[in-house]
Amino acid sequence: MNQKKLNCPECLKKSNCFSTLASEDLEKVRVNKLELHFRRGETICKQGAFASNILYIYEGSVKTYLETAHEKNNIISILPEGELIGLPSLFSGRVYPYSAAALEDCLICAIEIMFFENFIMGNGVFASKVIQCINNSIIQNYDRYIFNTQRPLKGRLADVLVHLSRDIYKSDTFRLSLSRNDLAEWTQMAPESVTRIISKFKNEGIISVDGKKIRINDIEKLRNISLEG
Amino acid sequence: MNQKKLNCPECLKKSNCFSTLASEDLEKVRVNKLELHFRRGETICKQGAFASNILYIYEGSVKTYLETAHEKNNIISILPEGELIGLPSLFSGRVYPYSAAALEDCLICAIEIMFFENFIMGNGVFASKVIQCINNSIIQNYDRYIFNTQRPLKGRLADVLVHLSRDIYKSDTFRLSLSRNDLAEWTQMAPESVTRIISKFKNEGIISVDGKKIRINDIEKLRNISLEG
DNA sequence: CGCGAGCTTGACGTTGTTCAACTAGAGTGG
DNA sequence: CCACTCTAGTTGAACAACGTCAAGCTCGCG
Repeated sequence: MNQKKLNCPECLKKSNCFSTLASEDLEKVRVNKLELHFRRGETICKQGAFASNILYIYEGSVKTYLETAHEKNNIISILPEGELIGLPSLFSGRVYPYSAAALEDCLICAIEIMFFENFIMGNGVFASKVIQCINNSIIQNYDRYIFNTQRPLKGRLADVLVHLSRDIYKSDTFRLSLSRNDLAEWTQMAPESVTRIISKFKNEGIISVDGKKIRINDIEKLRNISLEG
Repeated sequence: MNQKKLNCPECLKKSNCFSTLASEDLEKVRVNKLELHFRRGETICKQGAFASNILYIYEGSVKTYLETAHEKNNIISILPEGELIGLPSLFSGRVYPYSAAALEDCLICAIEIMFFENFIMGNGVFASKVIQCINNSIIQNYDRYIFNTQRPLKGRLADVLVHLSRDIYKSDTFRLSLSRNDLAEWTQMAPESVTRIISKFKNEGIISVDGKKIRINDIEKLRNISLEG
């Protein structure tokens, strides 16, 4: 498991946090990390389990989600490579507040949370970067919250498609690794509604769908739908 | 304005963050803070404005809310005294991501954000406490998010009443400083729905209402409603 | 005493969920 | 190579929850 093939000081995929660390600090990360492979669909961390690690997405993309008592999950965010999982567990509850699962085969670096915390306390610049990461995610959460409580269904889905294209897959054509049900749990609607709205977008020529492949034809129209309703 | 009547080292209302600071550190806070009075309804900080201060609620309670393009606000949280406003602006966007307004007359200590940030970078334990504060609020946001997207209206309102009684007013009888509209913006429903559900609770004897005074008669029943539906 | 904001109540319309039937495609074993 | 099954996705119809609109009410305040 602990293969240490990845070399942190030379890692080009550094997250916001790590990008400001000096090489000798990154060397400390290197020897203190584990490299883990997850297959598509596998659980990376489990809500309620002891939060023993901060997890860095080296390769692949991940969904984080809340599990509710009512067997209906609630996707918080889709994270691309370079992002960290588990920051909300720092210095607080000893458990993960959400679960995370691999959307594709993933390569994850696991860093012991105690090590991470000591690093924060001993390195003010690093602390500031961690806080910056956390705060960025808070603001994204606010946005999602407003969308999923105040906008009609097609607006939510339009927004999610724009977000996937722009921030996650970084292309107007992509292989969607989320199921209809995932999209429903992300946008807080019934899976049937996802299907209906996607069909509608397709019929109107705004997107093209071929199996799992999606192509955004008219991103401006999608943006308008997400804002106007 | 800058009266410095309040003496930080002896302040008994210390928030989680400040409670672990040594007296000499708190003395630094004392000389670097402003004391501000706000009347009920006044805006304490404005979404989108330069985030020049972290605001500490010495007295009174506050609502923080998101302003959307659709003239319908969105209350994120109700904060009692001892809480901090503006933490999500640390080290990130230079603007406040939300607005805050006084629910009652308030006494607020304003601490320059640069000063606060320097303090974090130079004091690891303080940094850890700030992260703890931020993370606690994230987890509360998750809870509210689930309630306001997955639970039926009466469940949301029941939850909010329990929360007010237990965490904010700390009594089963309290003078509600939130309007029907505030409650609606907090629980993501129409103000008319708030009225209807409160009437229902009143008729069923779960709560008593006398003008602005509310008395929770059966908190267990409220808890059940918030969980079961 | 009269005004106005906030609150209440009822009737109605819409949005979105639920339920059920059906289809397509992927994996399995003979 | 072909049934066989299982899951994910699609589609339609019925229904419920909730928002909207409009009218009337209450109470604090000038």
